[in-house]
Amino acid sequence: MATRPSRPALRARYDRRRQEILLGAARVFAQHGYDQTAMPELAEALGLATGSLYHYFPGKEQLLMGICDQLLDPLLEQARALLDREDPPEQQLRALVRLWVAHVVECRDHMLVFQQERHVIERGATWRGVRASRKRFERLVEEVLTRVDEAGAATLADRKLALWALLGMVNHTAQWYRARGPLGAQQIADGYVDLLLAGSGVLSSSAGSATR
Amino acid sequence: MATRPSRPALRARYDRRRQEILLGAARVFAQHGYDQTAMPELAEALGLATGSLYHYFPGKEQLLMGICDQLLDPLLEQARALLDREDPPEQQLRALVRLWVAHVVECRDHMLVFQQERHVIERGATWRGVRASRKRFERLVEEVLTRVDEAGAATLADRKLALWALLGMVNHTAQWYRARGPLGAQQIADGYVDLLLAGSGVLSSSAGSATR
DNA sequence: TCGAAGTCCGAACGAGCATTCGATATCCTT
DNA sequence: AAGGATATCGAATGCTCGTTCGGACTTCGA
Repeated sequence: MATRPSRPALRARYDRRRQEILLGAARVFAQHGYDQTAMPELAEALGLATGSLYHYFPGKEQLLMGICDQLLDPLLEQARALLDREDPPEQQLRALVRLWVAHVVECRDHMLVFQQERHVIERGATWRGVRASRKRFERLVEEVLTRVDEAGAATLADRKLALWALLGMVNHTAQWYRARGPLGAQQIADGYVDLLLAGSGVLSSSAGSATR
Repeated sequence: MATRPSRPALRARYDRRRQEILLGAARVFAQHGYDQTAMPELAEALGLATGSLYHYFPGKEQLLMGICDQLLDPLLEQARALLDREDPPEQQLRALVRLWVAHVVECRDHMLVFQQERHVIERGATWRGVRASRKRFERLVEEVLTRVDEAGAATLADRKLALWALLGMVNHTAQWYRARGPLGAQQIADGYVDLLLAGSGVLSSSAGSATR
């Protein structure tokens, strides 16, 4: 009945199993779609009985929510840590996009599910938390762009447009990235940043973008 | 039972009604999600009885397929016409992105549905046609980028990455564009093109991008 | 104006699904 | 080693939803 063990010694195992289930669920949902995946089907893919799923999650929707959290929480945390440091804005931007792309590539399935279920996430009070996280992250990106702009190193033609362009590029990466492909996460990230910065008439191919 | 009238005089009305239904369905699917929308619910939103839907479409899936066609066919056609002309590559790129963004903005609902149902579209023989159209359009974009590159006007750091970046930016536009927003479709398109071209060290703000 | 073709209706059907639950097996603690 | 907590099971339940169908109404063509 989805109860976290009261005995502390067992919590670790329970939590770990929960995370594993989310990982597997993300994979299956990304492939077959959230609604098209039946709970028994998911359970089988995870090597569990149907009922066991409900030991870890009260329902299907919480599974989806867990996937969103697993995607957004670490991203937000890393981004915050980065913004707190007082590095030059341009360097911050590059670092942010690098970790972001790396995360998207790492959590490709989560990302695909997150995008596919936009219509669920964008409605209803239950999803306020997820929406807030997404919003917070986007604001962090915007903040970095603002810093870059104000540092005068680069002037973005339109800051909002630059933000949305960046969001589009990075998020879309989940759709085409292949682990065995010729491009690594860092190369991709640097490519995006170069577009954005060079696009505003600064460095044509920043020293910082030299990769591997 | 979804039979096209044999009497020619009635075909026009039938076809028109079909298109209208697709339009409405796209709106509802974009908002509530394809799977989450029940056929009676959809029918009601369209001011029809449940059974009437099946007069125009043999099933729910064909509704989705119709939406994809309504999105891709005109886009593909316009793009082809553009590529056939012998304009300078750079101008072609700008024109292509302009009509593309305009279409995305025009068919925002279709686009959202198309993106959300990726997992359906990418599987199964039934969807081969839609996949082929998508692929064909992407190849047209790639072709234009190649021309730009080879004309020597601009050298894209990595042509594939540029292509995917562009696809990401433009497709993502459907997520944030608002008709009452400050940015028009053409401004957005030009912004994207400027990023791409300026990003490769050519024109910082092309004359062609002057909008309105 | 008559008959046929087309359009629309909405209750009823049956398959598929999320979730429940009582039982069983396994694990910690003492 | 015993007992309670935890973990897993999978068949049964009740509901939702896509689709069907027989009939009523409307429009077209001659």
